Amino acid sequence: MGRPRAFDEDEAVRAAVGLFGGRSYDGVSVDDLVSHLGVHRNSLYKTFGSKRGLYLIALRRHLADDVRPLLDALADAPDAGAALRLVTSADLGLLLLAAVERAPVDEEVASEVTAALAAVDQAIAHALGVPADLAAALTAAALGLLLRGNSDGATTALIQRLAPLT
Amino acid sequence: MGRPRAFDEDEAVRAAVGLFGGRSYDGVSVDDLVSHLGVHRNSLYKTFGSKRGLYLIALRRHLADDVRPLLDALADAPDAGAALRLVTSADLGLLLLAAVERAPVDEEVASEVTAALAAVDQAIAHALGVPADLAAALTAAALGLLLRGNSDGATTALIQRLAPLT
DNA sequence: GCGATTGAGGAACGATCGTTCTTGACTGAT
DNA sequence: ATCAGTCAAGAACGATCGTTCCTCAATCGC
Repeated sequence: MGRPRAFDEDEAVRAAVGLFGGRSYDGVSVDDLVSHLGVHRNSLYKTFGSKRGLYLIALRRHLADDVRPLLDALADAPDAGAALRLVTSADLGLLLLAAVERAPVDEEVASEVTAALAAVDQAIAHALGVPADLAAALTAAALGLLLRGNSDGATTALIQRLAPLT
Repeated sequence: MGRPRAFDEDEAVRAAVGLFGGRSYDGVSVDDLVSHLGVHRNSLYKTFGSKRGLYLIALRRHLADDVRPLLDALADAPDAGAALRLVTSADLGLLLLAAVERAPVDEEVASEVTAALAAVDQAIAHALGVPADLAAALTAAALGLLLRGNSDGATTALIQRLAPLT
């Protein structure tokens, strides 16, 4: 019963992922969210509780939609180069921003980010049969390449200089 | 002539580097700056022009105080491992935050960040005698390790897996 | 039809944002 | 001693922040 919603909750959350992935948390206002999500102020608070609540939901959605498929793809990575290419070609904007900007001041964000990066580490370690330390370093290197704009030349150069891992 | 200043401008800028290096630009309020810098509101605007002006000054100071010495040290790096250790042990908090959070929305910040990272690339390329692409990849990898907290094990593991570069 | 319930729409809240104004204290030169 | 000039101190500005309230529209079971 009641009036039906005029917005799609999934679409709204995905739009929030896009917004929060492009600017800092404090750089996205509730007005921005209202005008880009197609959700009215009242419905936004009724549905997501608060701006921070929506951010956490968007972050988890980003992990489910963008990181989880990456984990599955990494399971079949034949070597470190393939793993690096998979990570650097993924859309991890919100995760990167959350790790650098939000995790230090929001421990719930920090635990989500830590868990997600650990999952990437583990996927790489398992697929390549390398120690956890090296897997973590490969994840870190991929994140660094992502943050620098992921120039293909740099990624290729690094891969060629990595000693064979399997 | 005139009343002498009750604050040290250098100290104030360095305190601003610390603040902006720990939280996002929008996460640091002018009130925060006033209370942590020992500079009064009026003097802050008289001396630095605006919050953004102070941010840019702090960023440039960060580059002069923390990145420039790194460039000098990199000139003597004997191999890729040494270069990675130099970058990952530098204090690059503000540069990292500026690159991820501020550069996308402030082109003056973007050009400072791009120039600084290019300088690191060049220092590595020159010291190790490697192509620019690979130097950029090493810089990126170091930034990734920094953003993940720079666990020593991961850095060591990555260094051991890099093929000899010189 | 008729209440009950839920969302849309928009005004409005107090708090905080970056910035500016006003006033008075302190200084060097006349 | 006085004047011009600079800074400290803090109130105050309009704008925007995240959030809530109030009213109306739309859909349900009856």
